[in-house]
Amino acid sequence: MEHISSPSAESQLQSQSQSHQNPETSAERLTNPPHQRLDFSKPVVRFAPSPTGYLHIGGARTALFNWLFAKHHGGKFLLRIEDTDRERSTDVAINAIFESLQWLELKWDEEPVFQFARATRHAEIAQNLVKEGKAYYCYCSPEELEQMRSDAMAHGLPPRYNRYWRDRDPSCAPAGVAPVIRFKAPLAGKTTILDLVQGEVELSNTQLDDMILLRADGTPTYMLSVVVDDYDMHITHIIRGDDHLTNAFRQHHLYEACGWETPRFAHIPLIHGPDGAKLSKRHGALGAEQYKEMGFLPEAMRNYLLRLGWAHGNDEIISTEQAIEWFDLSAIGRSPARFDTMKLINLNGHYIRASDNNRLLEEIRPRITKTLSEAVPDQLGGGGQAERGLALVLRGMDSLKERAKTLEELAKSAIFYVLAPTYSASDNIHATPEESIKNLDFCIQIIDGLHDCGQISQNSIETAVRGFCKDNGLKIGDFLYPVRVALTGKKISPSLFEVIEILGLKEVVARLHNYKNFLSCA
RNA sequence: GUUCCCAUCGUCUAGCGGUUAGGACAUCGCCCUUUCAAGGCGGCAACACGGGUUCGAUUCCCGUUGGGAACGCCA
Repeated sequence: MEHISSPSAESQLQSQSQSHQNPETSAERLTNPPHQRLDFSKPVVRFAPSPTGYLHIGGARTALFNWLFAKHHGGKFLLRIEDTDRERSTDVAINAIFESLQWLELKWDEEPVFQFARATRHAEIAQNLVKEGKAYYCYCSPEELEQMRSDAMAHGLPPRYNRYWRDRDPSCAPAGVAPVIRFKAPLAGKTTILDLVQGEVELSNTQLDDMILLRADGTPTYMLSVVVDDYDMHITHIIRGDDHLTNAFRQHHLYEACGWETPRFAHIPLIHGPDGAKLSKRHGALGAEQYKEMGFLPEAMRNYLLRLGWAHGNDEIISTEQAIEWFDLSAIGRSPARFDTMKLINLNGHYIRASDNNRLLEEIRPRITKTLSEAVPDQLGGGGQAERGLALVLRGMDSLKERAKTLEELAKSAIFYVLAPTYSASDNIHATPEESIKNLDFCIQIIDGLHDCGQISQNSIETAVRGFCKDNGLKIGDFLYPVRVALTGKKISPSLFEVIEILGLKEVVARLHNYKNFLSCA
């Protein structure tokens, strides 16, 4: 077939690609020499997002799978920014991708490749293909193409270019029209791809059209750029979203036309929203950095994403080390999975509980200092207050982290150690103000008693309170209810005995009085 | 419209011809308990449908239905 190059064409092309590596082209930045054969035992994979928006959850999983695959096999994980769409690519998006990957702790090897910087290299390949008769100039206007597509649809055919210029003499070209370069896709036969996830997938070549390689303005399209870059980067395994499956057939023919070995493909199923439809903003399809903001831990995110479409028996909690050891493409399912926030939250709670207290403190420090500065914006020496409070948070962390599902929750639940609570009338729902005030007075008495004895441990506080309640026939829960609100400003908190010990008797008594005053005025 | 892919509890999944169809999240109940969590115990809950193949199909094949994806001078 015409599109399959002869060995001589192959070596010719490769020597050309070598000779074109002058300092002007970014191909030079890829120091790898042209290669004859791919070494699949030493995988080189890449994550290749287009910087047109944040890194969404599906992209994050693709990156994770690539990373795990590389780590498992001791290969390389490269990053390539596919910024050939100059209209939509932004620096903001590029930074978002970097930051998200860094947050997820998916470190890439080598310098990231920026695809657009390699445009001249891509264009050269397209020109070579024309010279070799494997590609051709097409002068059709967008309007004509649109017409062709609707015509094809009307005849029950796939909407495609009708190859008008494929075998036409270039001398027929209309004047003043800048042509595109189109690839001569095979007209008959079928192509089979052995996908590492999807298995053997067969597609009739009649389904393929003559894709555009080079735009009228001379810039390369995605289809050309990926193939050339993957070749130049020595990519052995292309692990990407299922939506690229049909592209694999097109790209395979391009590889063959160039005389290059086709890498292995692994197309992983897409992630869907809770309703089964494509994940969209409507479902809260957020960027990875937004999950960071909400207070998810990267290891929780990795664990969750890993289990979406991949399983290792009944294992649910899987450390990254374990994931690297176990990960294999063959265990990836072929059906799309729905994104389940509840499971992510549950996993996050697990990883928070398992986290080191000092680490958690650092994670919530910015959230707490922000809240503090908002509450007391012009307070001098606020830094001191923050540090003292943070020290208390650390002491209470064991109990705090047991209750938090996210870092945001953790920070909110810890804030009372740093900042005296403000009260609202709705907090006092279970008792009349009089009853609450009575209890607060009792509590102050108990604390005073403890203070006199110098006994302020959690245990001694508990003993004293329990004794008091027993002697007075009070239910401890009822008794403590207003105390909890007084001390924490919340109806939910860690054990009050612990809170009292950590807060210190002086601060406790002050807060009890504050709340008493508040109730009296109400 | 054409092509490709998919189909086990509500969700993520285990299963790879013979299982009381397992686990996790969610949910419900009980225990623990100063609140809330965490933890423990238990409950509810699935092989989409129809044909084959087979002694035997959740498992293999075909079809139906239902989802999804692709079909750009986007990537």
